[in-house]
Amino acid sequence: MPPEPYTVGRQVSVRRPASIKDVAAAAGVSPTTVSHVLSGNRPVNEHTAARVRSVVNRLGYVPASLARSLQAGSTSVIGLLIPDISNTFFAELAKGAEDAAHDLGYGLILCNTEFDADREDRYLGMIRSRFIDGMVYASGSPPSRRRLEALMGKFPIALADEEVEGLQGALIATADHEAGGRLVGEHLRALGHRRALMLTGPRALKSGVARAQGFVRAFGGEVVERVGDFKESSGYRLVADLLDRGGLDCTAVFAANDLMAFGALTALREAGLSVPDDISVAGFDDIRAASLAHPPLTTVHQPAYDVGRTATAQLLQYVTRGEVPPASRHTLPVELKVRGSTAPATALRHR
Amino acid sequence: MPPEPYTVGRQVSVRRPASIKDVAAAAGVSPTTVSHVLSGNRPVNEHTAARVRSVVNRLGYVPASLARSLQAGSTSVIGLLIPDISNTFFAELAKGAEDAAHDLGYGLILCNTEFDADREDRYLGMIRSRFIDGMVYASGSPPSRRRLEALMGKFPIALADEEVEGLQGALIATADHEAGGRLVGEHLRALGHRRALMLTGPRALKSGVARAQGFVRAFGGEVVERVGDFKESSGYRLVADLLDRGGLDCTAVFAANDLMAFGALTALREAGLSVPDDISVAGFDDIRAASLAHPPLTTVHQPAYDVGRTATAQLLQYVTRGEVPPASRHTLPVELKVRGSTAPATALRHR
DNA sequence: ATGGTTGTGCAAAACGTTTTGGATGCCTAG
DNA sequence: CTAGGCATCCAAAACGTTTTGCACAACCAT
Repeated sequence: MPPEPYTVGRQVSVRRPASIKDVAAAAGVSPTTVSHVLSGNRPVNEHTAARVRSVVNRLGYVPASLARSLQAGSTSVIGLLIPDISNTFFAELAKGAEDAAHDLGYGLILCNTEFDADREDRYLGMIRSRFIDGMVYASGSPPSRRRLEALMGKFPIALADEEVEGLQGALIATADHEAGGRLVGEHLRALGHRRALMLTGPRALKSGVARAQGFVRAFGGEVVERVGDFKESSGYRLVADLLDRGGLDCTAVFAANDLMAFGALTALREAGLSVPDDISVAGFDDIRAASLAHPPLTTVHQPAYDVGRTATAQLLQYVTRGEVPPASRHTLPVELKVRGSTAPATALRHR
Repeated sequence: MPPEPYTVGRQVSVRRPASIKDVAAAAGVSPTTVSHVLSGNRPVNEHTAARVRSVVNRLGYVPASLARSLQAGSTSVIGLLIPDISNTFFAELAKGAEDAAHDLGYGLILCNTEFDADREDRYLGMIRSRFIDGMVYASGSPPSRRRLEALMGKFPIALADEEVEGLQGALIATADHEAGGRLVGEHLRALGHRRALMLTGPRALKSGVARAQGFVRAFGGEVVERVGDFKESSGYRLVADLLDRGGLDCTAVFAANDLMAFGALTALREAGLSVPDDISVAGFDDIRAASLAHPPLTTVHQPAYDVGRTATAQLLQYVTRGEVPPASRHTLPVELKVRGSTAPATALRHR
């Protein structure tokens, strides 16, 4: 078994990495013994073991994890599927997921989908081909729901942050979106607001729906709803459109996430309105920029890190035992952060 | 070969996934033929092929990527090692890396280290055990430099954003830190500033050093340097300490990254100083919060996405050919974003 | 008839581990 | 002397693919 030359840049230099057979041959033992020495799975004569270890060091032998995984039937890697890692909410969630995975010696494959269904499908394929032992699924694109459905129950999947509508029997970790909406509703109501504009996310995403429901119920007053897509641009567009058409007859805006709230802020500022003097604005998520914005944004703090960590830890609890997790729900508490963007309602000006 | 029962939650239900042998047996052909049908690697009689494909569908057969990788000698997965995914700079970088990897059909393992050397070592182990085909290394902890050194040249590694000091022969993609520092220096000088405080990062990180060098050279005036650690808290502490001791006799502060600039802003505000009226502040990175802060932060925009994307694309160019990349450097342009936190120098007040 | 080509499919090796059922020799208790 | 126990180690199977050399038949041109 002559070592094969590898190529570096253009020139040949590195050799085939040592295998367990090479170690066995050099130490004058069988591969079995080498394996036992390294794993401690069975006792080996200390003198022999020392010899093996010395050869291992000399050859720089590192077991090929691929072969190990093949034999073991699992890879100790899971996937994290999210729409956009540059969104700080998902970045925090990813951090929690990574921490939980690391704690149990698992690797985490980042599946950033940009809401692209094809991309999502390709990543879901990793679980079918058993390259990953499980998947933490954080609100992917609505169209690929059916694919997901086919997988759940057959493969270890946990839903984080977002419970996909119509999907049951799943392990779910999510923030208490409904309570968050309620907190904002109560807050604005207490400030004397009676007419509000609600910027929601896509109908298919239940988290946004829950936020809206909680808000409407607690607010009590009149609420105009406009459907956005959770992006800053849509918050801007929706508010700007209403302003153009003179249809913004309210004293408060509640955006279903901070990004849209920022868009709304920009549109309002451009229209010469002052926040919070003329109109109050509240968001949801408490991303880092929220407290640094001008004015600082009143928003609902979501435990993004905990959501990611909980979903992952729960999932792994079953994955490590080779089981598919049963249905269960973990609702994490949220917190209202009152900042400068909300104030008592002023007289309503028709415009 | 009786299918083994798997466990779901507590109850038994899912069966062992179909293998290529199962398909072969059910279709009355050899595994070889099934492989050829699926890969198109060799021609197969269309009638036979159709039969095989039908069995594949009926059994829901999906090739085990582990076995495939073992045979192929590569996994089509690379690692991305960064200190903190919740830092928007690295999140953007990660997005670029993920995009580049996805384009070539590669998966990306997120290695979030929190600057923890042990954690970093564990992740570097993935490359030794050949579970990943390469690694994009974005400024890990200085202490593990030596480990890295041992790996470079033997394994495909690309340095992103940060060129680790003393490490050569590497593939490097980085923003033009020196030029960024220069831009800030010129800007502040043009505004009439002559005495500045420079908040640097750890000495071991060359990017920070380059920023400082560029700044000092272009600024020309008197510069006091204080060493921080790129965290918001250190920016706060360094400035607060100077204020306490009455030693902040300058009209401008240049922080080597935005986070420290924010810390500085907070300290200055708490001391009753107005930015930019009393003192100007500039940062580096242009993270999202920079433009939303109050006042909006003058800073150097770093092409984080491009850095991640370039490093990854370059690395993969060699990885796909089974080669270790040669030394090369890709310097990406930066841009000065002048915002509200810098203004013409006012008379220096000793305090 | 002969030799060559083409089409089709299979057997076996290889990738690098871990696991399991012995085999071997030695010691000790009966 | 023998049966059992213990300490060591190994051979072989298994994990699930892809690759390669070959066999076999049918066809064509000479």
